[in-house]
Amino acid sequence: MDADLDTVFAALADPTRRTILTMLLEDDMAVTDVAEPFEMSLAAISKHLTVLTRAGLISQERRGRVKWCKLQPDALKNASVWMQGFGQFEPVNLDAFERFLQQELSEAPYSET
Amino acid sequence: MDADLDTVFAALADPTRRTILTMLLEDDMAVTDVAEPFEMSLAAISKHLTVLTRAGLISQERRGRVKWCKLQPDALKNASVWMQGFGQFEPVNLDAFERFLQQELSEAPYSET
DNA sequence: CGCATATTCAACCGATTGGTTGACGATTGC
DNA sequence: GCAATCGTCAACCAATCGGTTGAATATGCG
Repeated sequence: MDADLDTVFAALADPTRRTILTMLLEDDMAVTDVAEPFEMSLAAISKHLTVLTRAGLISQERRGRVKWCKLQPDALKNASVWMQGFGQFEPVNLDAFERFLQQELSEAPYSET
Repeated sequence: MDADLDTVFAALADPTRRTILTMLLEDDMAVTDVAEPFEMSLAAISKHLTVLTRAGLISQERRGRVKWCKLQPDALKNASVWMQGFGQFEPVNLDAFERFLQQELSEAPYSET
């Protein structure tokens, strides 16, 4: 039915891809630069970027031999709206965000998984 | 860690599971009743329900021989909050979001424990 | 007790996922 | 022109996913 939600949620279900999205919040990046901090091949990152592109979460524009990746946060809207259908929390809740930050940050950054 | 986000987003990436969640918005349901409208085996639905349970999106309580499924929408909070961070990265709370970014990025492999 | 109901388990299947490597096409710069 | 850089493609691999079927385990009921 809603293949859109399928692909968006599936794209978000991978930590590497979520990290890439947060990296792109800072600025647009070339594929090679996106790949740099990760301990995996460029080809693997390239695949992740196609997944994100197909989900509409980023766009890729080639300029010369460099392909620039740009965040497209609007793609999250449908998914966000879908989740808000469950109505147990306010649509835009910065307080919840702050609490989430506290919780995230209070966890040991380097604890073994 | 956000293995939480992994499992929640992965659970949401399936249309059958999303439909089940919306069904449970109406009311708690027994496993058999959840399965009834779907054109797949009860065992398949049972598996979907375990996925949802492991993601914390529902809880299952056995009463007699019937296992009741109950929506747990709070599990969506972290995921929703994570997504909303992308929707509004211009507002005042950029500081908090920056700290969130640091946390996320510090989980990239190059920080190897 | 004996049978129906409710649900899960176990084994299996094909498709997809996330990763690798090596070759390849395009583009840039000396 | 040629070599280096950027990125993808193709083939492969192991693991996971979403589904099936059939047997197994509780539990409730007459």
